[in-house]
Amino acid sequence: MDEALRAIADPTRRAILMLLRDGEVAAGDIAQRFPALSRPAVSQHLRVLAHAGLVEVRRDGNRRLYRLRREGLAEAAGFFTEMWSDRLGRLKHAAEREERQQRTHMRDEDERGPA
Amino acid sequence: MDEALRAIADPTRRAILMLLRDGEVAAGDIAQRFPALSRPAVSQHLRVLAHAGLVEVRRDGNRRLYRLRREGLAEAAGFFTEMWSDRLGRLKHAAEREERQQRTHMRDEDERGPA
DNA sequence: AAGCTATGTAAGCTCGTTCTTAAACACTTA
DNA sequence: TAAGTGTTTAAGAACGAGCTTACATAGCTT
Repeated sequence: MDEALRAIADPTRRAILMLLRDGEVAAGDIAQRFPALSRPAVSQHLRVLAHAGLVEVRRDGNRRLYRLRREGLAEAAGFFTEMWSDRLGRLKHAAEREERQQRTHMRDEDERGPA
Repeated sequence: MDEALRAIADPTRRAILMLLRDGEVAAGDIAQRFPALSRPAVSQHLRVLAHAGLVEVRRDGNRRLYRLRREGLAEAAGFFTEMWSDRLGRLKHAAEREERQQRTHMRDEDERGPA
C-alpha cells in the first residue's frame, strides 16, 4: 500500500493509470501519449507501477500489454477508507479522553509518549 | 489534488493525518509521537499538509492546533473515484475504437515522433 | 521587561527520484 | 541466421524531498 501511494503521487504515472482504464495498452502506445518523455522514462514508470501492484503485464509477441490491477488500486484507496472508517467509535473515545483531561487538567510530564 | 496526493505519499504525513482523525492536536503533541524525528521535521510535514489543503491550523494561545480538512481528503480521494467512474461509457468507446482499428489495421509511419 | 514555552523558518547536507542516452534483450520475419 | 521491431536495463546527471542544527517569532507568566 505504501508503494502504491508513492507511485500514485507522480502525475505521469497517474496519467498512465488513466490511460489503462479502458483496457490493455502496449508499452509503446503508452509512450506515444507522452511526447515530452523518452520511451525508457515511460518504461521505468511502468516498472514502478508494476512493482506497486497497480498494473500487470502480459506478453503478446513482441509487445508488452499493460493493464490495470484494480485490486492494487483498491488497496491504495484503503488509506482513505481507513481515514474515514470507525470515526464514530474513535470520536466516542476522544470525547471521554477529553472529558477526563478537562476535569483533571493534568499537564505534568509523566511519560506521555510510549515506546 | 496534485499536492494532496504527493503529501499523502509520505508515511510520516499519513501517520500525522491518522493522528488527527479524532480531533485537534497541538503541533508539539504531534511531534511527541515521532521520537525518531526532530520537531522542525514534523513542523515541515505539517506545512506540506496545510499547503496541500489536508489540514487546517488554529491558534490557541501559545499553541497551534491542527485539525483534519476532510474536503481536502475527499478531493485527493477524487483520483480513485475518477479511476473507477464512468467505466462503462469509456468501455463502449474503447470497443468502438478497437473495432475500427482492427478493420483498417493502419500501421504506417505518419508523423509519430515530433521534435 | 525578562524569561519561559510553543512553534515556525533558514541554511545546508544527504539521499532518492526522474530523466537522458547508450546498450542489451526478446521476439518476428526474411 | 541476420536484420528489424518493441521494449527494458544500465549508468550517470540534475533536481527535489526530507532531515538536522541554529535561529527567529509569538504568546504567556512573573
